[in-house]
Amino acid sequence: MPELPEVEVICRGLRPHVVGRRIQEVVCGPKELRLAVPRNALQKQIAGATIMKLSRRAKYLLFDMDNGRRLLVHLGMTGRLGIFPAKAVQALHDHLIFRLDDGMEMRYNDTRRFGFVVVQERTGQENAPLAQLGPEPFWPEFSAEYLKKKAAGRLQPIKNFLMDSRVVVGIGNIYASEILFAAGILPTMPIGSLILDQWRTIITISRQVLTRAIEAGGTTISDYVNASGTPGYFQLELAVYGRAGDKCRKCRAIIEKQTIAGRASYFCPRCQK
DNA sequence: CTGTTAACCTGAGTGC
DNA sequence: TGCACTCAGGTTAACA
Repeated sequence: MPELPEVEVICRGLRPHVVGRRIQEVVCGPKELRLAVPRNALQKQIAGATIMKLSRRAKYLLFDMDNGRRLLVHLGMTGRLGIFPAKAVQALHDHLIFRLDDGMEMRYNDTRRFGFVVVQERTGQENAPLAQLGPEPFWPEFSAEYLKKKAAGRLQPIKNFLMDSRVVVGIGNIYASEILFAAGILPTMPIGSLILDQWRTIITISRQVLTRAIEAGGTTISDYVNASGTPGYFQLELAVYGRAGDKCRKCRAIIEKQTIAGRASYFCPRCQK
């Protein structure tokens, strides 16, 4: 489901509801997520602790507790986190319930169960799975020189490269297509052949597209909603994703769809070279 | 090392 | 209605 903009919107939406709240109890459903649910740690280390800070790194939500622990939540494809009154009827695929000390509950719902949660010690050093992540798109480390060096001599399509979290985090299948359209570069372009100026364009455009998507509340294709259950509206601004056969909004050529590394990719054959 | 495929899982949509 | 099939916002082990 969510890429960087959607996770960021959820993070901002949740923050006022959870920061300063004590988690009184964690209720785990019977099913496992992509990684086994750490029931023991949730009961012993998260229940009873107070959420001091909520932040985002890549597509992870980070709940920093007052007891030195950190709860890490990844939403996978269909994961949702929302705030509900304790008496609200539970939904199908609610897998985790965090009972807060103000009568509200934060519920983790995930139809396909590709998401997962991790409880870890909050140390100065990042532990797995955060340790291997590349820079955020908005960090200065995400530079043209960095990308050029990483890409040197390689034939990988630029779209896969942008979606590789070791290179840069947060860009998934929708925004990879959108960024490359806005940058005027074909998704199949081999990364080794890009020049510094093109990397500069990709960086600038990435930041623009992601920022605009956050402002629009994220992209809702089928079931993404923010923490309050409100959909995003960036899908109205999508230039190519899901628009195969439709006319390019810039040049009226027909948008094409091509599978690259097993993922649907969309582009305008006239605007992108 | 490089790059692609398949797998994890459920539900929605399509065509017959 | 029912059935078979395809596809979906992520990640990663296994493979060539």
